[in-house]
Amino acid sequence: MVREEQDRISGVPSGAKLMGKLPAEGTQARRFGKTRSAQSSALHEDYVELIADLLEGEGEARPTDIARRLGVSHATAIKAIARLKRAGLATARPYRGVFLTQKGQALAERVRLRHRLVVDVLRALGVSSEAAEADAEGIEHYVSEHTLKAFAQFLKSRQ
Amino acid sequence: MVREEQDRISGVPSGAKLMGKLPAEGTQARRFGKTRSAQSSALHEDYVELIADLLEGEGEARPTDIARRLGVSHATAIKAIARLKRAGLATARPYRGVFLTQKGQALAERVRLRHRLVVDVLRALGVSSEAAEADAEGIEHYVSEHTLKAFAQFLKSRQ
DNA sequence: CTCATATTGTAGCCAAGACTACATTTTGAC
DNA sequence: GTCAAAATGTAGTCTTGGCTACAATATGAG
Repeated sequence: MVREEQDRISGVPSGAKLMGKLPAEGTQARRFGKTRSAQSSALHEDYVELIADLLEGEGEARPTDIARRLGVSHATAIKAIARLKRAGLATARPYRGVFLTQKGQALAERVRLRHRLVVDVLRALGVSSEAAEADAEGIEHYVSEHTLKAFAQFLKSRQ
Repeated sequence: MVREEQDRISGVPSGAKLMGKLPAEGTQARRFGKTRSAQSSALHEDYVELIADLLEGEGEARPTDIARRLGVSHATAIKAIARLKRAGLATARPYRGVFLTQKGQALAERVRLRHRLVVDVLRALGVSSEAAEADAEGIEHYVSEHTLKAFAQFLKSRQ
């Protein structure tokens, strides 16, 4: 399921390995493939974003808090944190909380920016704050750089 | 992973089973939970949409074509089709192609409408057609009814 | 009609992400 | 300083969604 570590927001083009095997055809397959690969990073992004939030707000990010905030069992959170560590995004020592590596911090920053942008655009389109926040959580992982730029432009254009 | 069959577009409120177990807290957990559950339907939606396309365009939807269009091995496609059948969205007899049930057709219709709406909004925001199509493929699965309405409204408002 | 080829189906493997159940630390009240 | 409770960690299980490899069935060229 994880054939590509990062995508889109992380700046890595990727999408090549998967498509290399199955030439598929034209554009559609490539498009779907990209969509799929984005899903693997989506979880990482959510966790990294939340950890950054917790570190900033509470000063520490504990597995239990992470689990509660994500609506997931603590065991699940801990496993996810292990994956984050494997991906070089976080560090964690037993009973000592989770921290972000530089790479993790950079990702968190990009994710946060993107999240804000998506929410702002949704709101500008007339979506309520609550729905905007909720939907952005899912949408943001699939917004390409190109679209992100268009969003920024759009927001700027309307004062 | 599949605790809820459908969501959002299908009109089923849901989101209750997951959240029932873990009271979690306030809104964020619920939000993330909803995002997660949407992912299970995303694949179903993609397949159903594609099958509808093939049936309409080619008159039949064969597993190999489906696999090629999705950039996936035929075995994977066949397994997915089995899940579709289990979910009551499709029917398929060996060597006889795939068809949609009424439920599947209804889903396909909703998905198609939503897809078009998302693409149109992206384009209206200045995203190129190609990027709009590509990003919509991922985004569309996370757009709530509410946001969908706002999108329609927005498009109508600008003539 | 036969047989090679293409399509379809099956089986078995893997990692991710989720869970429950149980074990181990830490921490805080006393 | 002890010890119960909370937090953490570990183990084992499940489904999804992916793959490869192999088996079975259709199809079409000859």
